[in-house]
Amino acid sequence: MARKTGSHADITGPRLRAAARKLFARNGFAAVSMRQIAAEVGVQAGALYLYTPDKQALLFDMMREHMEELLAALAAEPLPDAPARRLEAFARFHVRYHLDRPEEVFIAYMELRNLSPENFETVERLRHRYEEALERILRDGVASGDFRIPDTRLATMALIAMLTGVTQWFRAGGRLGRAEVEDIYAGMALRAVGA
Amino acid sequence: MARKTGSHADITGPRLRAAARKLFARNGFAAVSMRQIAAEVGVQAGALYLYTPDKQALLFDMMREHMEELLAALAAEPLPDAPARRLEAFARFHVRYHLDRPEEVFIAYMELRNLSPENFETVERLRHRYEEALERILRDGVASGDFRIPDTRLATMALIAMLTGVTQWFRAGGRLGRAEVEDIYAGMALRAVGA
DNA sequence: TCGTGATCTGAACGCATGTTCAGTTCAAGG
DNA sequence: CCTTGAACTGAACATGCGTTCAGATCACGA
Repeated sequence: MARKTGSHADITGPRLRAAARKLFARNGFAAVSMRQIAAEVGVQAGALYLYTPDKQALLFDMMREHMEELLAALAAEPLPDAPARRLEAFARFHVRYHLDRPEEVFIAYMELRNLSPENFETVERLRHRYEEALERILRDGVASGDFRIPDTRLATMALIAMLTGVTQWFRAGGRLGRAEVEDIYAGMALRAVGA
Repeated sequence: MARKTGSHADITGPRLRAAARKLFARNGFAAVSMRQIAAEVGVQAGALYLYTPDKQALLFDMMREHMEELLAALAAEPLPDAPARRLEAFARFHVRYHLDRPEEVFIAYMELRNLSPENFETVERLRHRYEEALERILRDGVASGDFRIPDTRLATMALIAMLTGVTQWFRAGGRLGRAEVEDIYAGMALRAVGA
């Protein structure tokens, strides 16, 4: 009772990832079973192991890919030279990117402790590279006299926390549109660093 | 083989709560078993049920108490009248209180989805009351012309996310002291709303 | 001195978990 | 038309889960 119609390998693989992402984001990694994921895909649990070595890899691959795509997208983003304009572009990028991928973002921030130590290390390094990109902007702005902040590392963490928080409350179709939200966050970020 | 020396009920109860708090914060509610908690307390799993009806109540009581104590502490905090000074006091209070209780804060923000629907409702109502306290300050500041922000609700969420983020990176004995951190966050919060 | 009851153990309950695997199905290549 | 092998099922494995409970222990009041 397998292989009903046509070949499914190139369909089931992505469907597994999509189902895992949806369920992990909604219920948490530890609270989701392989059988639940399989049911969402429309397959028995055993079949999942043709597409992932284990549950941990499912989580790790998801988080690593998310961080790598985030870094790639940032690298591809055109950033102006002037520190204030560069920070504004970063803030807008961050809000936009995170609003586009609420599930990945939620998982990336909530499931860090469910990674094995080595996998945690890898993801943490990627996250640090992203934070470094923002801190470089802040350091440049301080050096040029555009920003007034006592500590660039603290300001980096504060800004990222503030901007990422948008995913906690924003709902499409709500009172505020995405463009407005992007505007307001960018403005608050600029003022927060004294631009 | 029980009841070795003296009466333990008033000792085991608090120890259970402390162990649960520590383990939930470190590993996540869903990933911690009652047997692990019992081992941390130094007791068999069955004995825990003399002190809590079930695992869910352990989490719920912890979160409810945390939110109630947070609200009580805020109510007890002397807040100046002038909006800018009031916001500064709020920011300082928030940072200080959250740095004092890293485990409770972590749980309160990470384990919401592991609450039963009714319990979630209760905790969410308490959280909303806290957010309301901040938004009232912002509304007052906008009305008086002290703050310049397009949307007080968004600014509330942005500020809380920024301030709460301190628990993610701050480590006692690190480069920055608690007082400095409090200063800098308060300053950033004030500037973010255009004070 | 004895009985009581608070406190805890240790075993059990049914069920769910991640993972493995022998066997089944069937589209496609020769 | 037959063989092959990718794709999947369904059952099983050992282990762990939250929770219950009869019974053991022992400090303390009578």
